[in-house]
Amino acid sequence: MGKNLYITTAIPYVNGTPHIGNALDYLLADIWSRYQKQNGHQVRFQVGTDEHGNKIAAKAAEAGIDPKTYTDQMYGNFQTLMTKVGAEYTDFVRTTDDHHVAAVQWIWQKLQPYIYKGTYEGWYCVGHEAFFTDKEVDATGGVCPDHQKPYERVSEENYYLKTSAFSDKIREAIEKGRMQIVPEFRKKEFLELIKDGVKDVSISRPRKNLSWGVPVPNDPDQVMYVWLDALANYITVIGYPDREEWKEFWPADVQVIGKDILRFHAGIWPAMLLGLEVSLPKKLLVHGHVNVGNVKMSKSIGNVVDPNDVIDQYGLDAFRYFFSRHIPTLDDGDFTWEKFENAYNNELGNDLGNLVQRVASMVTRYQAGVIGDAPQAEHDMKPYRDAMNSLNFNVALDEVWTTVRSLNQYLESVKPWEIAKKRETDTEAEAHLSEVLAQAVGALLQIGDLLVPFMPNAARKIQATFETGVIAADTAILFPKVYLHTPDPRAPKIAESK
RNA sequence: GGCAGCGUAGCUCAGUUGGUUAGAGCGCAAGACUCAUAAGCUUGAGGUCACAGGUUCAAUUCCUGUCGCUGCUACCA
Repeated sequence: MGKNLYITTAIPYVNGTPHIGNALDYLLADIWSRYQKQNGHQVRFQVGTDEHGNKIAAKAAEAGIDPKTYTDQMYGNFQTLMTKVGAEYTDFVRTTDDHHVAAVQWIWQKLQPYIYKGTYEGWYCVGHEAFFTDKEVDATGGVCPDHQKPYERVSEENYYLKTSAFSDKIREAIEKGRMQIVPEFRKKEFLELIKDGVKDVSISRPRKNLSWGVPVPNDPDQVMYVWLDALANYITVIGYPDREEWKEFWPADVQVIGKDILRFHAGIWPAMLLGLEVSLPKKLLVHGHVNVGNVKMSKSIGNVVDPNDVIDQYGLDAFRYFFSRHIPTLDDGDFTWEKFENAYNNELGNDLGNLVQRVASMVTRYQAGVIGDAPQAEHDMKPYRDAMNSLNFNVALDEVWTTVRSLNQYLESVKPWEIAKKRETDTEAEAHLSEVLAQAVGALLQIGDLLVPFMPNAARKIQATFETGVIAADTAILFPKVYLHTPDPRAPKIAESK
């Protein structure tokens, strides 16, 4: 009954340290993956690293080692982050994997009808051994700041992929929703961008300028350029072209990417697939960027937030919670430590954690931990499901919090603690109390279910506490308060002198 | 410059096909309560829905213009 589903994430360039954007990729994909698994589907979940290119080669040379040895040392940083954000990925691809390299070469040959040799012309810096864009050249007044030499106009031969041949098909696929781009405004932006057609892209470099990459078949002088190599990973990792199993999971249901790489995934990637006569992915989920205090994160400003720090200080669930609820899934979001801590203490600690605690406490106190019977609590979960299915994870969590709030309100309205007092005089109070508390437990179990995709640990904890019918002895509280970035209201007030 | 979008309570934002007193969360103030993580609940203050016109019996909601802001993209060869 369950379907085979496939979700992918962008593979980061391994040169550098993982950042919050990578974490967001993994998190969003993982939420979707867990949600689908919860609903009985089989999910393949791809992650990986992009390991070719000049920058890698240069770094390796600097360190006096060969590029592969260098990437062997580097890719683990990303794997660590994936694991740390709780991503239950099933497939890890490195673009230096033998199978990937062979598959990409196979792809190259299959794309032959759409590959032609052309001339690339651009601004070249001899010192960098690399080309620079017009924009960069302008910004520096035509002189390379690192080498104090003017850029030269140089042309070189390389291969091009005739992506333009697929312009109409791509446009149509996007317009008709065969390849959906979410959110809608990204789709419009992209359609506007290609209204005059998709431009052919250069897909190789002369070996003398790019040593570290996949060799072009039958042309020892040329090496493949990044995008063809990197984009192909989405299918090579599940076995394309030689292992038939890839057909059981492709086309991908969702491909998670950041807004900065939409053009490659909505332009070049579909062209490659069309050229290979392989189906297009069903959906591209384009997320935004995370700002800090409404300022772009950048190393030069020094406001970079390391996801590892957040997880270390507040735990995995808190990280996942904040970045899925308070960073809009489909748009830019804003992070500050203060916002984070407020959300943690108020929403996770007070609203949810305390709610679990108060219900567990009452059952323990009034009924020796035994949970009674009650009709299955069934809130209307359609808004939640609609939000999940449309990839608005933040909206889905809003819905969960509405039910958290209403359970708190329910408790205030029936006042179990007052019913408990009446038990000595009122013979029906015992049964009434039992039913009320059972109802509350039922609601909590449902909340636990809804949280499974978002906060695996908390969800498990809630289930473990209540599902056996007897409150578990384990009394560790959920989301204890943390005051690292905001004042602790519990602290004794310091006399305010003037 | 082009395209898209936004400007609603102190802050972050919802407002479905135009229709009685414009909503939520946070923050703030007050209150009642005590099962609970100094938690939870209730109530309240606070908005000429950017501005100016227009269409309409009726506009936050449609149209035009102005101002301000954001995103994508280009050009200045």
